[in-house]
Amino acid sequence: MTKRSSAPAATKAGIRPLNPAEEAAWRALARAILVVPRTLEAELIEAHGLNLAEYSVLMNLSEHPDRAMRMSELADAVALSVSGLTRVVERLSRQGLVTRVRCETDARGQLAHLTDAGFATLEAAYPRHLEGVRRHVMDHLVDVDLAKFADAVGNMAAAEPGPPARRSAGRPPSVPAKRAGR
Amino acid sequence: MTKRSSAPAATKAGIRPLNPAEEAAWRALARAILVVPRTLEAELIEAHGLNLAEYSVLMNLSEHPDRAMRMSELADAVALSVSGLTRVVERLSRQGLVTRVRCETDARGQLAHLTDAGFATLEAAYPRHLEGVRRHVMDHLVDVDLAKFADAVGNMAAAEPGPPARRSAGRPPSVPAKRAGR
DNA sequence: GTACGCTGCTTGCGCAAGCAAACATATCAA
DNA sequence: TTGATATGTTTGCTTGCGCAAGCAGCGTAC
Repeated sequence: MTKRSSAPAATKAGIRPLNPAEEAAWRALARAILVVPRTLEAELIEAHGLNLAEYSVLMNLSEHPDRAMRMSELADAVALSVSGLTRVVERLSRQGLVTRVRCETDARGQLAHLTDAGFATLEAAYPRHLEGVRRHVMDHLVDVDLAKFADAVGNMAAAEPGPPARRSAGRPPSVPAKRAGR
Repeated sequence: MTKRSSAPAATKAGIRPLNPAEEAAWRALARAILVVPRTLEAELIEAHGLNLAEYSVLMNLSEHPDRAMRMSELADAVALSVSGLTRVVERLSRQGLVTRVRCETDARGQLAHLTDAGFATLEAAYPRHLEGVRRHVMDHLVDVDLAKFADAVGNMAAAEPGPPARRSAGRPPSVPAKRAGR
């Protein structure tokens, strides 16, 4: 999503246009960025009624001690706005997959806690999702140096604030970043 | 978005879990898929009031003969549902960036046509967007074999139907796939 | 301890986008 | 022709999510 075949010349500001190899890479990535998550999400919804955000929440919770996380921490982990996460957790808790408990050490905070039912749902959804990830993503990376790929792609994601859930790195300088509760 | 650190064992269906390198690659990609488009879109909106879909429409039109495309063709190109595209084009046409003309050879069809104003807007938006693509994406791919990358990532996108704008390849067998227009 | 500001979460609202139904035109069969 | 069916686009409705405002609890200064 970058170039018009007319006007191939360099831009006023002197930013060098993409060369053909770069352009091919970018166009491929741009398309994958649209298609891959939709495909995986469609599979997830069809099989288990979970969208990617919901699956992601369950997965993140399952990986944390006590299967619980603070809302804001979780929002960050799944790259959702805090308000967005509130609603996701609300949906999940209506289905009994997650419960919310007040944080003992900071009554403002909420812990989202994965229930046994939630864990079971995740376990049920996992194989199919894994299969989708393999088929739609990993299987195409056979000729690629995975370490370099992960590094490169990881840096894209890490780079910028990129709304909404602003990176917790790059916080306003000198904020101690304490965290009371677990 | 794939694994729980508990339950590392193979799944019932026998799908092999991701090994650490694969997992790192997938997690990096999963995050980039969320973050990169948001970052680029935020820049685009801030600078020119265009979201990615709108920019994409303008760009695709600019690359086609007569700067015009059929609605459904365009929907496919920008990976939007047909109804979604209708509204994007409607927004753009309210801004005078695009006009709609009935297709001469098939009165059911509509041609979205990029206006001079639309082209000018695209030209204005291009440098900044290009710069964003370089900074957020290409600059991180320096150590990567671009050809392999493009190939791999391109196949991800090409692989599956993946709603909504179902791939025009893989159409129900034996439909002639004729196209009257333009 | 009370007042003030800050933080964490939720709520109200708006927007973008998908699905399905409606609509318009085309095409084909009889 | 006239109907029956297929195709291209739009419209109605719903959903997910972000922003900004609201609210409750915390921390600090006095």
